[in-house]
Amino acid sequence: MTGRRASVGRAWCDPVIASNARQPRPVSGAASARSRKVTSVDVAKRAGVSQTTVSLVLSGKAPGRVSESTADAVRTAAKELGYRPNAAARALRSGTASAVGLVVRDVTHPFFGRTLRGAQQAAREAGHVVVLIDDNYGTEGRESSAVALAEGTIDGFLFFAAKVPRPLREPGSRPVVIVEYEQPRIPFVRLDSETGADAALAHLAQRGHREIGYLRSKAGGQTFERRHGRWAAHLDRLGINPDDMVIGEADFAAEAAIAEGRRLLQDPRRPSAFLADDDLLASGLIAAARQLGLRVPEDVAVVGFDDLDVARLLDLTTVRFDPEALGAAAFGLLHDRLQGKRPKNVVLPSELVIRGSTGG
Amino acid sequence: MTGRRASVGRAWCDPVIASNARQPRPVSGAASARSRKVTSVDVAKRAGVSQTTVSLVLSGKAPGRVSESTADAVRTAAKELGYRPNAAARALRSGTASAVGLVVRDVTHPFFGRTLRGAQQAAREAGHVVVLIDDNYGTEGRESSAVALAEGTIDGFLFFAAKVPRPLREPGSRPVVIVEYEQPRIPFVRLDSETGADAALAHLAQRGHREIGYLRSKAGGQTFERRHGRWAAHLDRLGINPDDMVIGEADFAAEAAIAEGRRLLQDPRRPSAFLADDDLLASGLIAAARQLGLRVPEDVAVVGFDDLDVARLLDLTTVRFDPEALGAAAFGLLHDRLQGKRPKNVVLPSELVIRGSTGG
DNA sequence: ATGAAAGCGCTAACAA
DNA sequence: TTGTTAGCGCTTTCAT
Repeated sequence: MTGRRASVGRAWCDPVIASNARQPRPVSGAASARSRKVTSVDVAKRAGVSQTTVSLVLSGKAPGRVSESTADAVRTAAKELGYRPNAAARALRSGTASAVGLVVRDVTHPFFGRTLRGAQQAAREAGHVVVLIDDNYGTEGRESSAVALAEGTIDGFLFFAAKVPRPLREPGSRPVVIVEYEQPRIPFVRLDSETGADAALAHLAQRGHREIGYLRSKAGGQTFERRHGRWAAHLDRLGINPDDMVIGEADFAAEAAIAEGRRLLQDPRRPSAFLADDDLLASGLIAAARQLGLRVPEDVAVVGFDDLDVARLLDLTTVRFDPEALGAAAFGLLHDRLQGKRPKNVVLPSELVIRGSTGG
Repeated sequence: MTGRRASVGRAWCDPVIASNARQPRPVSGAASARSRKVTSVDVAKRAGVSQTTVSLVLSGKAPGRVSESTADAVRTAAKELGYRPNAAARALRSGTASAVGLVVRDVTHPFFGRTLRGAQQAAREAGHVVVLIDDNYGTEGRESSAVALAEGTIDGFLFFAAKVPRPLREPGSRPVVIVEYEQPRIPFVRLDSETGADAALAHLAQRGHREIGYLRSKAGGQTFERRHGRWAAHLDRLGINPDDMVIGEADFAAEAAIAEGRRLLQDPRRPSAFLADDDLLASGLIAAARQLGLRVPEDVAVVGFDDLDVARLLDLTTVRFDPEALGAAAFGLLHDRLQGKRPKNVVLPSELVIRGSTGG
């Protein structure tokens, strides 16, 4: 750092500044004790233009309306002053906040994190930010933060497998896109769980498994209904009554999944294979099998969904999806709606990844 | 306060103009039975009170200033009209948005999700929301969304093991609290990794392990330096040069951890035990051991950190922390700062959880 | 190509 | 206890 002192007491209307090429460094750091808030008015004065011009330039609406030299002067002044536009004021005046809310049931689930990242990346490219709301499986009550934020700071919502609360469903409220869920009249993005489940089932059949047990997610949701539905249909086709199969249910915590897995595997009617609503659940099954001294896949084969990291760790056969793409697509739809375009629903494909838990 | 005068000659003293100036009402559509935006003015009219009263009541500042009956009337009117306060306007006027930003390096890591949940819960109790910013290991560049949001919509920041960008470090900018990191002059919350590492090392020693390898996190960070530091000190104490040990490095992806784990385990100098910077890495080591036909813990013992779900799944001995408490504490500090109190740094304890990967 | 003026919806001094 | 008034910092017609 140089010991040079910044000029603080400079008259703000000093005409020399506007036209001069060489301009003093920004008044940053220790030199200026008082750090007043820098507004667009300050920038305007510094650049010798009006507030309007500053606004035009800084929000990218300058081309064709403001001369290049003026625009440059504004940008320079803004940088020198360390100007940061006030988002609240902008939102209030323009009615748009360039922020979307992502409502999830459980921030803790790995699949969600990757979806968020996808959405976040897409949002950033469009100049938006993503506000995260974990509704903790609906625990937050009807008047959740999502609704509270609806006015003013959030332009729209992405609901990830979460129910859309009443207020947000009313006409005139903020646009909503649903991820992994379908509701009439609301645009959605989802995974093609059906085809994925079919592939998994076919794979199991080909490996000689006839009876197949199921470990369901306690959380519920359309996605899981679809997966489970294909499983039931598959068994039906083979003349097996799904209700006679060994089935269980657990939430996404390892402890719960393992406990339920043990119960399932100790059932005397235990089938030679299991399908689980997702990899976390399937992993619980595998961990349980190990605890019980059962060999995978010889004694029991397991297939999950999502291809989470844990699937690689446990050598688990699984139906892979692309969560980043899911998130990006979801933001894309919302962005379309925000721009007045009619969004087109999206269904993303799956891919069966065969690993050791079904014999490789 | 500064007496800065924007417009002169405004007819603020002429009551007539105020009431019948031309009305620039945007003539929208035909029938106005539309669902117009409901403002506090509407509520005021409906309740037969002034806007001030509405504001007072609805922001909980009524007690002692507004009569109960009036307050009730306001609440009723608000509910009937479906009024939702505009957050942007509130933020602009009051200078506070009741929102804090949580900046993380990687939304995808399970530990983070739980921390976020803890922060979120604490924030909600204080009437705040948490905005999530994934800076993707700094990929977002200097001018990240965090900084962009700093003005107006965010009251302060929680940085989770992420560097605090320059603009935010300057005096006068929004308050910041750091999680799992220390920087001069910035309040922080962190885990007592030292004690945890010592306990893990002692446990290993007691089980007869002398030489101990290490699998480090590629991400780096003070937390990991601390863990690694205790390991080095431990070996030093035994007269072993840490640099002679088998050590590796991987990022948090399972694939990378497994690959590096295989490399480590195939090293002819392979020690009887390994410590890993976190459970994800430790899990990679265990998965690698299985792939190579090595028995855990007979051929190789492993200890991780965090007690993630995967630790239960793989029966991994680990140093447990409480991420929810971490998040809650972090929000607590920030909240203190926001209220002008001087926050007290927090260090949270650890607990060694002994499982099968070290012989149970 | 640029500027003046008018608010967005709310809160907070200050009056009454 | 309640109302009046003046903006917060920005964008946006509408003039020029």
